[in-house]
Amino acid sequence: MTDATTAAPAAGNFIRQIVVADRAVGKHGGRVKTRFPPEPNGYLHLGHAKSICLNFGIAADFGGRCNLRFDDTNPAREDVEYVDAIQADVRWLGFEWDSLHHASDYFEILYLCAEKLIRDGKAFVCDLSADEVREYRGTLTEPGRNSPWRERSVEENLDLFRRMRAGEFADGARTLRAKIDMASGNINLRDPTLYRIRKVTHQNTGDTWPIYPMYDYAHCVSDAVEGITHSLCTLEFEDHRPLYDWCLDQLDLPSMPEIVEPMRRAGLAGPPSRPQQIEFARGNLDYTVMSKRKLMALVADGLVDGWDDPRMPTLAGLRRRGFPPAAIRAFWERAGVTKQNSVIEFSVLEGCVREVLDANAPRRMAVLDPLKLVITNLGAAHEETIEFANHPKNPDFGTRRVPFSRELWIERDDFFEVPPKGFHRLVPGGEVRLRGVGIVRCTDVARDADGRVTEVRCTLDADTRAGMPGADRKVKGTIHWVSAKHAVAAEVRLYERLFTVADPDDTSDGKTYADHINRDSKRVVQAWIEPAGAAAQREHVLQFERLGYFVADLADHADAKPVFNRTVTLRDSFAKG
RNA sequence: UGGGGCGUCGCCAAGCGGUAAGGCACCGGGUUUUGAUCCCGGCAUUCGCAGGUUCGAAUCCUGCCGCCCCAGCCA
Repeated sequence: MTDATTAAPAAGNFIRQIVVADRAVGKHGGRVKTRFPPEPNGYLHLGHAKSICLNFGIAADFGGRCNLRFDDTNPAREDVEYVDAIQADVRWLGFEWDSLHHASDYFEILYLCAEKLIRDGKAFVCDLSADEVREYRGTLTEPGRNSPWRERSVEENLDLFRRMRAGEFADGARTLRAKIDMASGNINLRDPTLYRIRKVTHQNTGDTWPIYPMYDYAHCVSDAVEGITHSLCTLEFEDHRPLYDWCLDQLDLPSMPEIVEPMRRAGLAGPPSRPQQIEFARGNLDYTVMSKRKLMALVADGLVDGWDDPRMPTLAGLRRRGFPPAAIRAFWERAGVTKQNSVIEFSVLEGCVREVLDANAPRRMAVLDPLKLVITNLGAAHEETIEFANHPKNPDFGTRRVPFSRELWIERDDFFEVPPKGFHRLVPGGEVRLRGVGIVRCTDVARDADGRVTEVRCTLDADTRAGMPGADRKVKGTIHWVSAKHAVAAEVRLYERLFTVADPDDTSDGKTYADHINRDSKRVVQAWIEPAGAAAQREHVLQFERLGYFVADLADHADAKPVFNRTVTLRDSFAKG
């Protein structure tokens, strides 16, 4: 976190205000500890980045620490593939965790805590089937009914729960449930399930456990044993907060000497905390989808080229697209943190990307849609190199020499025989400046059998060359070019938004997100780039002048065969008209 | 019809009883050998609506209206 863009002053969102107030009254001894708790069942996306920036950011702002914790309580859908990818993504975003844990590291502690709840008459083993539990639960407007197994004796509950752990019962045969209130208006309090039987191999604990704790129970205890002070999560867990608090209040971890040793073995040093859950709104972006399910489907259905497809809002995708981590951090800083559901316009993200890239990307020239331009008043063998600044405002970027000769490639749409209104580039008989060279006048064009222009012929005004008295002469336009003889062929992938509508999740018109896929979101062209552009290192972003920012692909780029992905175009106030 | 949240400019978002920050977008103008960058200016007499309290309300009270979440042995 050293980039200037993210050193921005910490805007006071409501969570920071809560932390400030807590510290003011000496809560947690003024200490701040947060955690980022992903479930390892998919790749991280832009939405997760908000949580990462918030959790790591709050900790950093108050001299605290932030842990990375894998919320791996459901082995049926989790995989090590994801735990490795998630760590790489968090680091790429620019954060380093204080310590790394798995909720599964606490299975022993969780088990001991469950026995305590049973001993205290706060939990019972229920023999109802999943369907029966649903029937007993009631509805949103009608209270539920007590399970017929709710009044089992402590001894029987303890015996049954131990046998559940021993693997004596079949999957789904029994559950451990909290004994709270089947008539509560909050459905999460209607005797929620704490443990279920699942004889599934766990990616971290193997076959050690036939029973697995539920999220609500595991999460609050995990927070407490890790010494978390502020447990930040999204809005949909607001209803779960009473259960979060209930568990911790019933357990009273500091009064459980039997968990000290298991905690030590799990690599936990300090005493348990009494964490506070605070909910904030997820961040949504327009023209994309952010749910794991839909992202998964895009990959599975072959609508994109994988999890790291540059069109995906996954961190791996944004990385491959060339979005700098600093831009993503700045984006979430700008978006803010509140409890209001919101959809942020894509232009805000693009603005952040352009801002950091404008300051950090060396300039190069490349032509994506080539049209031959011949300077007829130069000798056929004419060849020279011209010195160019690598950055218009920052001399620290140095200079480079660009080969120049009689035949160049220019952008096809920088020449029009019948120009659109307001056009000020090359037209027959007109003048334009060739970037770094001088002013050229179009004298003639060559055409193919269909009448299509194949070549533009010009004369170069020698008096406008660098160092000459006419070099400052004003012309309406400046265009970029590349020497045809020296240019290097490159593959350039042009990406646009993946969806054609702002809200692909909206199904009110009877269509689904899959119906709104932008079929032209990826275009591959063969381009010509100056030699210094081809020499880029993988993952380095360059600005191809007048076109946009392009990143040397992290997997496919090579000096001999350059491959660039367009990160974002430059703002174009002319194209708007 | 139960419970929990949220409603300030097109999109985000400050504001916490003293008379509407900021960003993005947009519209003008200036600089410019990238129609980029940069710079300057414009952009809510009004805070979902209606009452009330107050010298004074986006901020307090009451009542409406709208939107989001919850009935996994998912997280």
